[in-house]
Amino acid sequence: MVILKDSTQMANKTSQGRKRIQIKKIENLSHRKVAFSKRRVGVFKKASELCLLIGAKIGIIVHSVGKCVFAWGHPTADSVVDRFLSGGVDAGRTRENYPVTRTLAGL
Amino acid sequence: MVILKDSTQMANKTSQGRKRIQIKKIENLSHRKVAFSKRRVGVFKKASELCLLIGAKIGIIVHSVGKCVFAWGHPTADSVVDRFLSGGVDAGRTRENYPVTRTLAGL
DNA sequence: TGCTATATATAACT
DNA sequence: AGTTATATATAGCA
Repeated sequence: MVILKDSTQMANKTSQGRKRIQIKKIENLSHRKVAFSKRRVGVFKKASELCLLIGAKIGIIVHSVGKCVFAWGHPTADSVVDRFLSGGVDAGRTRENYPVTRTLAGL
Repeated sequence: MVILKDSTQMANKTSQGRKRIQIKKIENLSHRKVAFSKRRVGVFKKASELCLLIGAKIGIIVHSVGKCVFAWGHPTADSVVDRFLSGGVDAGRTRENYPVTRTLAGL
């Protein structure tokens, strides 16, 4: 297939859009924060799709370097990760189908 | 931006490549199996990247409908999911950096 | 946070 | 399992 891009518009652009990056720790803090937010959503979304397409159950624990713990799961974060959180931390419930992210205190 | 696709080549193709799909359970078993395999790898890869880029710790439990349980984690599946598997199932260790998928018996 | 150009993931075929 | 055409995810900016 041949793809032609309008050269007049391409020309005067310092290069917008996504660039390739190395998969190694992002040193710049603010960059890292942004990437974390975006990619966390991305992973959860992918997991969500996997659940719905296959009918599997998934639990994900993202243990950020700070102290926040994001948990996601289907049907609920608990049902899959329950025993994981048996320490006594309130796990909360995520909604069915498109579960929401929960921020858990402590841990 | 303007994108022009060569019509002569586009024409005689019954339509290869990826099609858009609905995010709902795939009824066809074999299709579902292959989608499961591919997407499971995809999710784990995304998670892996998130770990490396941000330096976070992640644990994922994929509870397929059958009886297989796939676990993935960084630094190790255990370190994050340890208590989750406290039931006595051998969790095994995943390798550093690019952890491998482990199939756990039971559960 | 929202936008845009691209890098990636992946559905349909082989 | 490997290929190809596209749908998606997202890096760099505003």
